[in-house]
Formats: sequence, structure tokens, C-alpha cells
Amino acid sequence: MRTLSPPVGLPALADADLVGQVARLLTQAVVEGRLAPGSKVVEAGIARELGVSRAPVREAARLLEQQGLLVASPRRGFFVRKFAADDIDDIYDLRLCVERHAAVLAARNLTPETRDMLRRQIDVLHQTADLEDPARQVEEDYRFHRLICEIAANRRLLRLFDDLASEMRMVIGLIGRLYDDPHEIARTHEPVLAAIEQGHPERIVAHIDYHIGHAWREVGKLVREIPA
Amino acid sequence: MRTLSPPVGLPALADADLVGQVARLLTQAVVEGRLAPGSKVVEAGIARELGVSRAPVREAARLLEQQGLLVASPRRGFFVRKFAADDIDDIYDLRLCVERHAAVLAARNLTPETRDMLRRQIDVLHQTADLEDPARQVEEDYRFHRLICEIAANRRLLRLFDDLASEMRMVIGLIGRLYDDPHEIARTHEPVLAAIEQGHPERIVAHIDYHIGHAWREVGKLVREIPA
DNA sequence: TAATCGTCGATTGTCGACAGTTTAGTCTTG
DNA sequence: CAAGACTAAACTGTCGACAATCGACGATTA
Repeated sequence: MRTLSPPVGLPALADADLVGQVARLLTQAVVEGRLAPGSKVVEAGIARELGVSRAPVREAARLLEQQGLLVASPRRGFFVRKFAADDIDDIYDLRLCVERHAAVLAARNLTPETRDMLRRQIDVLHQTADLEDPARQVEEDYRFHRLICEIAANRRLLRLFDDLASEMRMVIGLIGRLYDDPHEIARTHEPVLAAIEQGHPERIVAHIDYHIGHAWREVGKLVREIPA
Repeated sequence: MRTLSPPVGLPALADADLVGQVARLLTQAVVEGRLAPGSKVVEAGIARELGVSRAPVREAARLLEQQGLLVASPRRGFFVRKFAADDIDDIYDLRLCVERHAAVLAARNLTPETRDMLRRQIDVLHQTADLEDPARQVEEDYRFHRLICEIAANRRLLRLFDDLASEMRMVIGLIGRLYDDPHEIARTHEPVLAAIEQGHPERIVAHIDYHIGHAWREVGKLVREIPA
């Protein structure tokens, strides 16, 4: 008798992986602003608060360092990253570079199935727009762009997008609010998809530039308004 | 009286940073092939061999994981990354994306000083070509491309380039040999610089594509010849 | 009075130890 | 003889402890 677990899509049982949990909690604390930018993250303090030893906290901190949420200073500890206007520009400039490339590749790989996935995600964006849940809206927005990277079928590129997304999440978290009209945002994704469907690299790049350039300017403006 | 330490050019005291040293030694071992791809990296073993405890080894391993040299499998440990042909394509495709962008930005920022730095680095490439030292040649090659990223003046982009370079170093290390004629390689950098000096984005991209596409094809060929 | 030195508490870097899990090897069984 | 169950060794994840180092504050000196 085959008792070998037939793979049902179970989400891998909320791991007993301490490092991951600590990393998630720290990320939340940072994004929600409970840990102010520039403030020190004391290993022993976090460890005590969570009831674990310093080892997992340390590893989680190193993880978040690589993700750009914390910065490590040898023998002085970890600090919550401060974002200057320059950092915003660096991040969005790189994002532009990545997504242009991803979109062109995605157009090349596009199938009816993947096309529908993008289409459906735009629908989700419209539905989410009614929910008055900005965090969710941002998340679904990223999901659309992440889909493009998935369709581009370059794992290294997808990982980079995820790293950038986590940095952007932090920035957005610091700003607090973001979009004025979520429906408007949802709509602006449509020309991007249309360009990908049509497949002219130049037109794709132009629409990606417009779309991301818009976000760039918005975020940049807000960051300059509320400086550290 | 101002006795405030007048800055004498002291070389910043070679760090006693264990993690960094372990990371460097592990990287060497991997690049030199003493740790075969796919083989397990046992924390306690490395620790004993280096006369340190497992803690710094663990942190170093995590670092190399983020750099793509090792892969971690929960509760099973770290393994030396195996590169398939797909991985090569992913990496070089992303490199192409990054360097196109960097070169265009570099052209925009180019000053007489930075122009000369690039020019001089091409000279170094020619000089190194006579040394019959392939590792050094590859290193100086990267230095040229890294310079472009520095001139582009996007720190996030520079970090990405460094990450990609470390992955490529590993691949090159596995292949062993690389170029047939180092002088030829040195020469192929000249049109890239010329295009950057001229400043037409399209021409820059075209030359970058040609230059990196060449390396891509060469490395790809060798990887397919010597599969895991 | 201002800059430097010395001291003390707080915090990191590193270590050895233990528990639970994985893996390799052996034995059993159909 | 192959496949599965069992056992023992090896390894990872986590912990608490200790020494080295850092930052702050008060003492000291010109």
C-alpha cells in the first residue's frame, strides 16, 4: 500500500524555524515603525522579549541586514536602516532596470495562461481598491510586478525583485500612506500588460518607465516631505 | 591647544573579524575546487579544522549562502552550490541587464577623471595579459566592469554587481581555464569605453551586449562541456 | 574651561554543551 | 535478493556563559 504522502498543496506547516519567525517579527516591528530608523537593535533585548536565546536573533538580524532592513556595525551591533532620498533613488533606479528587463523577457515567454494570470491580478487590484486597506493594496501591487518577474523565468532576477520589494516595503511603511486613489493605480497597470501582450520591446520599456517612474516620483516626494 | 589627532594615514588595522576570515577561506576552498559542488559543508568539521567554534563558521556560511556559493537545507546543513547551465544563463542574463544600465548611467556621469580611470584599467588589462596569470586576468577584467558600476553612482547596483561577480568567480573557478587570448579580451573592452564616451544609449547597449554576450557564450560552452 | 584620560556598566563575539533530527549502516522479512 | 524496519553515529538548532570591547560619564590636567 502506498502511504507515501500524495502531495496536497499544504503550506509546509508553519515552521518551527525560529530564525524565520524572529526575522518576520523584526521585519514587522521595523515596517510598522515600532523600531525607529537609526535606533539600535539589541540582541539580548530582542531575545529576552521573545523568550529565545541570542543565537537565532543574531542570525535573523544578519538576514535582515542582507535584505537591507538593518545595517551592522562591527562590535557595535545592528541598527535600523535610515533611508535618505539618495537611497530611494538608488532603489527605484535599480527597480526600473530590473523590471524593464523582466517585462521584455515576460513578453517573449508569454502564454495564454500567464497572460490570464496577469489579467486576473489586475482584477484583484481593482477589487482590493474597494477595501480601504492600503497595506493589502501595496502587497497586491507587488504581486503583479512579481508575476512579471516569474514569467520572465530567471530565478536570480526574481530573487533580486524580492529583495528590492522588501526594501520598498520598509520605505512605504515609514511613509505610512501612499496612494490617493487605489483605483487609479489599478488602472495604470493595464497599459503595461497591453504593451507586454503586443510585444514591442520599446513600447514595453516606455510603459514600464512611465508606471514605475510615477511611483518613484510619488515616493520620492513623500520621503522628501517627511525627512528623518 | 588643538591636539585632536591629526589624521595620519594608518591602514585601519587588519580586522580580527573571524567571520570574514572564515568566509574568505571557505570561498577560496570552493573556488579552488577543494570543496566539490554538491558536497556537504559540515560546520563542526570546518570549525575544528580552523580551530574556532561553530558560531563564526555558521555565520560565514550564511553569508556565502546569500552570495550564492552555498545553499542551505534546513536541518540538513550547507552544501556547495551546483551550477547547471540554467544558472549560468540566469546569472549572465541578469549581468547583462545590470551592466547595460550601469554603462548608460556611467556615460551620463562621465568626467575626464573617471574616463581616465577606465582608460587606465584597460592598460592594466593589457599589461596583465603578459603575466600568464588567468586568475589575475579575470580579476582585472571584473575591476573594469566594476568601475563602470562605480561611475554609475548607484550603491545598490554596485552591491548587486559584486554579488554577481562572486557567483561568476565560482563558475570560472569550476571551469578552471577561461580565455584563450588575454590580449584579445583586453582589446574587446575598448569599443565599450568608446561607446560610453560617445554617449548614445543605443550604441552603449549594443557594445555591452556584444562584449558580455561573448563571455556568456564562452562560459556557457565550457559549462556544457564539463557538466556536473 | 575645554580637551583628554580612566573607569564602569552594557553589549557583542565566541565558546562548549545538550536535545532533537537526519543519515548511514545493519538486520529482518517477504 | 530486494525492500522495509531498526539502531547508532553524526550533525544541526538552540542555549547559557565568559571574555573582549564599546560608549558614557566623571576625574584630571593644562
